[in-house]
Amino acid sequence: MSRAPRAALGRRDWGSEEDGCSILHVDMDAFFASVELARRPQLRGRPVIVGGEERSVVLAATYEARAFGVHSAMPMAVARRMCPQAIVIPPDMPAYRAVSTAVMEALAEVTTLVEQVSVDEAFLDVSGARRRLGPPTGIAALIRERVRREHGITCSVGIAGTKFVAKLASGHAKPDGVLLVPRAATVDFLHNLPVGALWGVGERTEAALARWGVRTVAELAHSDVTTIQRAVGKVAGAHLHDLAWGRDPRPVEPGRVEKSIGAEVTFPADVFDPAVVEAQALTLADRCAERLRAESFLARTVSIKVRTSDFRTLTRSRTLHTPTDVGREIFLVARELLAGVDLGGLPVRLIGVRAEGLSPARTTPRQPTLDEATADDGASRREAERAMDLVRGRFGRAAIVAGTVVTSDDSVTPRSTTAAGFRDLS
DNA sequence: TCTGGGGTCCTTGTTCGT
DNA sequence: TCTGACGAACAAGGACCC
Repeated sequence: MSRAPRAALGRRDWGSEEDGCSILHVDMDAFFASVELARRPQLRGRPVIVGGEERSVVLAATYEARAFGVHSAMPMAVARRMCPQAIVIPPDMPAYRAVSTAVMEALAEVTTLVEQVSVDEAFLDVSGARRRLGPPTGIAALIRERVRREHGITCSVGIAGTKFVAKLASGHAKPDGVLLVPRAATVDFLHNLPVGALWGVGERTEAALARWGVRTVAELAHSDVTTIQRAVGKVAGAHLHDLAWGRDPRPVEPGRVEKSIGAEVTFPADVFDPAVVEAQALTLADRCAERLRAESFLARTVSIKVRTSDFRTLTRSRTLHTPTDVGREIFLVARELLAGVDLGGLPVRLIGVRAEGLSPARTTPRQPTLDEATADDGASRREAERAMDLVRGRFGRAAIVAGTVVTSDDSVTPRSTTAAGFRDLS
């Protein structure tokens, strides 16, 4: 699902010398859409878009839909106009996560050096697997064959000496291909590309570089590093200059640790009523806390994100005296932060809650909350929420919802502002 | 045209303790 | 007691990724 622009020149054969090329980047092709096609083979060959209703964007599109100009991150309204005959399928994240987990397990059988970058892509360092499985191109073929056989989807593989070149290579190999970029060809390969192809160069950075006359990787490489730093900042400038010469010492890092856990939602229609926004914040805080507990983390900082109807995004955060995994504590901080935001009289489009500064619950000292310290029967808030986790684990998320989001007809729409806790619907 | 939801990282400015 | 320098931590926002 990479959005990096590709130059046609990158597609050509760059040679077959595999020495020093032990980094593989495995990237599923149109992942969400491919999973849907594997489940519904009758849709093969037709334009299919995975995305939500109004006010959402395209999450994935088959190559048939892409032929009409549809691409990921495009507003659904625009995508529907460009390709009215497209079959639109709502996303099924649990199904995609399940396939992703299975694919990652298969990759782990190739080497323990697997770094999952997102739900549909991973880096592998296969230097230790060559004796057992053969050269990197052979390993790539094994992986692609297994993914196709076991999941009915295709993936593309980039092979290079560094992570970022391997990633660019997989993008050029799409769909359903392999591209090897030998070490000796790396600079030639890179210098054919526009700067936007580089990892970390988005729309803004591309525009900033263009103001200094830098439009291609070759121009970037041959520019003075201080010029690039002036355009995009000290750290990013030096980093991009290195990348332009193929210098990227970052190793494949298995087992990356999460740094924050969050949830956000865009309202179907902009909301004026602060009570409705607060009620949604309660649901989101609850979701964050549930995940914190599931992954045995405590969070030290709570941040909120508010997007107003003019698409302005405001964030506020606060660091707690003691880390928490309790939904109500997160909500109370989020509510205070919300109260301090000046919306300029505009309605709210999106509200998000995020838990940051994560640390392992087992090793993080934690003071008891007020209700824990004063509870006569030992029934703390945390224990209550843990009990709710168990019920949800057994009967599904809808079994228990925040009390403030339950209406008389049991639909889950925001209702009042209180943080009064939760109502058991089971 | 009309822009999701999940994240990470960097920059800049402020606050606070030494 | 006051003041300035400095670094760390925090807060806010921006840019980027998939």
